[in-house]
Amino acid sequence: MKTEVKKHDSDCLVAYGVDTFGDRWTLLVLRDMMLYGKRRYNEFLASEEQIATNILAARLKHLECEGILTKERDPENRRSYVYRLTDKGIRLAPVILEIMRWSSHHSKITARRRKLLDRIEHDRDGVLADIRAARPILPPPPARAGV
Amino acid sequence: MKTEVKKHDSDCLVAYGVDTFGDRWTLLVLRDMMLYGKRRYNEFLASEEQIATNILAARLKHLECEGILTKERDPENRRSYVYRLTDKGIRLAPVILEIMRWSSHHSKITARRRKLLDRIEHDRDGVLADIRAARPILPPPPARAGV
DNA sequence: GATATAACTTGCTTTTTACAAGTTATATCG
DNA sequence: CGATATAACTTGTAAAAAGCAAGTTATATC
Repeated sequence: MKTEVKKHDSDCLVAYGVDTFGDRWTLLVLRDMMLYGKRRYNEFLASEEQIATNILAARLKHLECEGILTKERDPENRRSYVYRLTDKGIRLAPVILEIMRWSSHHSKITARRRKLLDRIEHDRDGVLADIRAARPILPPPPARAGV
Repeated sequence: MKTEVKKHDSDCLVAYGVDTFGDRWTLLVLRDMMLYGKRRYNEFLASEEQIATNILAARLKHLECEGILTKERDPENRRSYVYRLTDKGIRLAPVILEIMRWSSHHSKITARRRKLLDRIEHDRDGVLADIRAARPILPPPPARAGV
């Protein structure tokens, strides 16, 4: 990657958002943080969609450059880093919730997701508060074998 | 492109949405339809982001395969086709609106967009009704020179 | 001191995107 | 009616990005 921060030359709001976070892997990293409370590189790697290590590193760096997350050393394990959503990142939660709401009308839903969807409909503010407080709103799915 | 419809093998709702419409050009086509009421191939081509002809054709076919839009001959000009959002496509409007709301906090806004944003805050249902009725909610930006 | 873990980076192959030119069907003009 | 124009693509090729496997660095544990 040459530039970590896009130029945002269009003056369209949708284009700005799409240039900042609108690709598959970026959105899946944001999902991991908001839904599952993931915070570490190897947690993101363990997601079932199988992101490549170099792509993950590039996306994390991009999101950091855009001010959507921060990266700091884990004080308890200095080999590790902790990624956290900034306010700018937390404010993306409604986008993720609306993607989930849309998909819920058009794809199969497991029981554990049904419960979350009901909560999004009836306690949206509570869900948003959980995301803001970095509380997972879904138990993480089982990690892939061999990771 | 080999397959027009993705396999959607993950059971995650975010992944389903992202696989269906989560890339730059697809989201910009949806924006063109929802905000500006664009309906024709050459209208999409004229957008300031400069999509390539083959990519536009591929994205339109993909969206049609996913049931997000329909394609039919224009009865008044049989050289042309009219693309229209299906219900499944119209239901994506909240995702686009939330992207705009997010961007509005983090990028420069022109006066014409300020008005729309205010309307999204205070008359969201009216905005959604306009999109459903295929009424543009913003005057289209000036077309690029030479197109 | 040797092995393990966490977070990457590098090199290379494959896939996707971008750009330019060409094609087909319908419409308009003289 | 033939010539030119328009709308919507398709095709070929070069450039960029993604995907994969292996290697590197810093810290931790045995």
